[in-house]
Amino acid sequence: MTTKSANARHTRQQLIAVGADLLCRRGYTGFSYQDLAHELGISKPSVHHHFAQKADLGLALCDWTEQWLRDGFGHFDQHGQNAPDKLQRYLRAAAKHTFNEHKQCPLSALHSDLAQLPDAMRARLSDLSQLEVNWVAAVFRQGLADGELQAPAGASAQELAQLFIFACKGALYYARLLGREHFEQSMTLLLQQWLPDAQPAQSHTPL
Amino acid sequence: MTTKSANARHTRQQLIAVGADLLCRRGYTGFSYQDLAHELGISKPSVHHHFAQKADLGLALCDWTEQWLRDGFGHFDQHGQNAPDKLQRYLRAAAKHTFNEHKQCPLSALHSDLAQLPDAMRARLSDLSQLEVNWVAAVFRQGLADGELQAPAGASAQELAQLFIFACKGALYYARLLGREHFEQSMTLLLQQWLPDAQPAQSHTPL
DNA sequence: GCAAGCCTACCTACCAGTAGGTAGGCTAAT
DNA sequence: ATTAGCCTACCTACTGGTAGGTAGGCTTGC
Repeated sequence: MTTKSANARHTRQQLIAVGADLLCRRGYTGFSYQDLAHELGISKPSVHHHFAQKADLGLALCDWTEQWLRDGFGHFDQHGQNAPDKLQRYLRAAAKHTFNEHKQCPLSALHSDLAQLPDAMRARLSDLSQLEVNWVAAVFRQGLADGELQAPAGASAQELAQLFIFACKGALYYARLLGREHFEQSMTLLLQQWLPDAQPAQSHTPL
Repeated sequence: MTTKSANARHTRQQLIAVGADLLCRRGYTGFSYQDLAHELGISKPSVHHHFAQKADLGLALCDWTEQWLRDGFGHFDQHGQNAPDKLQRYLRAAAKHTFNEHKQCPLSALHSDLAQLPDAMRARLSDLSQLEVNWVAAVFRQGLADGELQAPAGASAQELAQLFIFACKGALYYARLLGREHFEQSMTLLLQQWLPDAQPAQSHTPL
């Protein structure tokens, strides 16, 4: 029943799954082939059999991350009622990942280890970051078109998206130490300014 | 002239200086006693003579970071004309550090390696993060009092400061790969909303 | 039907290099 | 004489990676 090749596919997938988990918990340089081997109950050279070099596994983890992103975005697109709701779902997922599961998102984990990443992975990470920006930008574009979101004069959906993501990732970094409420406070404040019923500045009326 | 103890103080200071540089370039786990020894032209055990364990050096680097922060803040306080100018100087310094010198700020570097940090360093990093938040919060408090900055209704200086810092740090992470302009765009957009002459939302008049 | 040959997945044993860290000795300033 | 600062030599544990071999399934030719 369990043929050798089926087992192999299984092992390879398990390596990616465990690798992704370790990546999110300890970063790219924070886990070793030893760790993977131990986790799967196989030998270190057997890990090399599936991924000759760690960079090969790293690239596979980038592929995994791309799928992880696409799945997440698909889910938010499908269940989110409107743009603000999609962003809220994105933030809730990020918070759950960070504070309940005590993991970083794979993108942040890779950004953390940027200096030790092989060139191929850096290029891939750049693309993945852009992929994330693009999805958030599309949500903002939709929100602006629907009137569910409101931009400061002259700000593009792309710019809003980047600020949103950067603030989110930075807040997650710091909130791991400072506490979850710091993340929630900051992101609420940021989004609040872009909601139509927001009061953008106290006792100030624009021209 | 160069007495042994003077030389020693010098070596210790050099270790901290080089350690701080390596910390900002490669992170806490990204440099070794070997690297420090090589850089100073001494042996690895001699480094241990000054800092018995790496965690001891790590704590010393936290002290160095605190001084680095206080010096920076002092400089911005002294030369900044008003609150927005102080924030701009903070951002310019951060950009220079990241894009010209290709370093992370020591706080971000430590946050990146959070999972591998000894407990004592984590506690220290938490305090340092709070120190930075407090300074930025003070600048916002001043700006709000002077009318140079304008907060969304209900937002405290503390909250604005945290969002400002988190966005800045997150933007720096991403802009290392995506390009400096992404950092500048995002932070300009964020600050612009809090300047008195800002047009907070296109064709929208608050009640 | 069956065996030869190949393939995949795994193994043990090992490599050079590096991590953080230690023991003990020499030298020179106090 | 003591001690601070440095040294050589060494330790254990672990890094990514390799050499060489084995077990067993798959395919092919006879």
